[in-house]
Amino acid sequence: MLSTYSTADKVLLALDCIIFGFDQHELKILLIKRDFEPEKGKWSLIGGFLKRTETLDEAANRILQHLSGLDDIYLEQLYTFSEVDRDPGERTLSTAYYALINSENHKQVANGAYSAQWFNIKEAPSLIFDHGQMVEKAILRLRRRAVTKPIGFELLPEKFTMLQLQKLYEAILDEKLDKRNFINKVNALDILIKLDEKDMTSSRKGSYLYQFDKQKYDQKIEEGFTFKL
Amino acid sequence: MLSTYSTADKVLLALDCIIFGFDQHELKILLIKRDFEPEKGKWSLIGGFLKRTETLDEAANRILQHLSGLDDIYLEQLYTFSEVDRDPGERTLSTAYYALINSENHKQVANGAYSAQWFNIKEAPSLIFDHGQMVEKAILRLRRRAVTKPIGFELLPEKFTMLQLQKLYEAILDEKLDKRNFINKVNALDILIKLDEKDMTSSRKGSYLYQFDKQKYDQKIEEGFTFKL
DNA sequence: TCAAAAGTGTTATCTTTACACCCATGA
DNA sequence: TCATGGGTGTAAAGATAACACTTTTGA
Repeated sequence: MLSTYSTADKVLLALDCIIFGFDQHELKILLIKRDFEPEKGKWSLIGGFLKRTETLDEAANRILQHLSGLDDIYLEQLYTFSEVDRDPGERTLSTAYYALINSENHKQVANGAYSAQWFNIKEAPSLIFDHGQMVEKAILRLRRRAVTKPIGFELLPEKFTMLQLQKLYEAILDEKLDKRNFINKVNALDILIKLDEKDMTSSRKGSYLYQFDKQKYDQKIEEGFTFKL
Repeated sequence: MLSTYSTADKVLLALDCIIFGFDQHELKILLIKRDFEPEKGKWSLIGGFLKRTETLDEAANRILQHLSGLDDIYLEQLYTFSEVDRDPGERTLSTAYYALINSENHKQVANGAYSAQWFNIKEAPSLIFDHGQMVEKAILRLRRRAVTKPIGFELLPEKFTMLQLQKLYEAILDEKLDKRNFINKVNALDILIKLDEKDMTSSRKGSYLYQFDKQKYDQKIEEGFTFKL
């Protein structure tokens, strides 16, 4: 029998976080200048190593918090990358996690103590190792999630206009959507509260503000409703 | 900076394979009696440990081959499980892989040198550690894949009847399908060759045999066709 | 001649897409 | 009064779902 604990190899297990951000206009990605060899000074995902005493989910959050200050972000596991020579430094596997956050609410990551920086997803520099591959896979997953879970709604300002919501989806899906069809679809979901308030900054007429109705959404989910945008 | 190779913990990384089988009637799962402590003698997924010199994909195939004799099976990575106490023996993470194969063509796994055994998916014994969770997740993934990729077609006999194909999908999706709608849908995909030959074993009238047209399928994929059953 | 499974189409409903004009307002 | 973005509905096309009778043939 080949499987016994004592004879098995132990390996380094890294984590890399693909953090997507949205700021009312475009999809961004959070990158960091790697500060150790090899590839020191090159752009990379936010990453670190798993500790023996934590789960991957915990490690992903710890690393993200440590390198960007971002706290309490919902990270989802993407895939574990394992090419033998993916990291020329040492034999390392890496489990990738991703999240989508409001990059306007988290500008500080790019200033403070952290050397993390937001890049437009289309203008991001090339990345070390297999990080480019990770990002590609994460984008595909993000798109699937976006139409399947209301991940979008939660990262707009608390009150938002339909156009803002649409722009968000357009940025994630990287395609233009039809205004009327989009609104009809969203309204059919019946999980938004239309406020009396208007946002007057964008036009003379002003546009109504909406709020995500989490209660209603959760209840619908309980009842077997499936979000499909 | 927290991330340097030398100070990072190394961990044991296991692999567990969820092997689904189909035998013209029902969906099965391949399990094995664990032959080392802890939980020796209990039913478990086919598993082993990653070696430093191989990728996860390679390890999954090696382990599967070694414990079941199954060779050249397409395994897809599912998820990496990392609860700290998931394996009471030692701190171990496990990356789960899954595959769907024709269990009739692979009866030997249950006989030969291997103690692997096929169980009806609904009658499988409870499993060690978090293997039950792995199986659940794999079933969900398998269902998504089945309607998105023609995974089914490839594991029927080379020539098969529509009813066989339908039974396969019914077993995977665990729901009854409408005969006419199913046939119409499959025919609309236009990736089967209808043979002149009939299968006379199932009825007086006999039913036409079909073949999966891989050439045609591959070409359609190139042209941007998306399989959707 | 009949039992058993195979084969076959149509209709109703729902979903998706395409598309264009009026509205309200502040400057 | 006009320029700007906001708001609104419908019709056509396509996809999905429901549904039942006739055919073949070996026993």
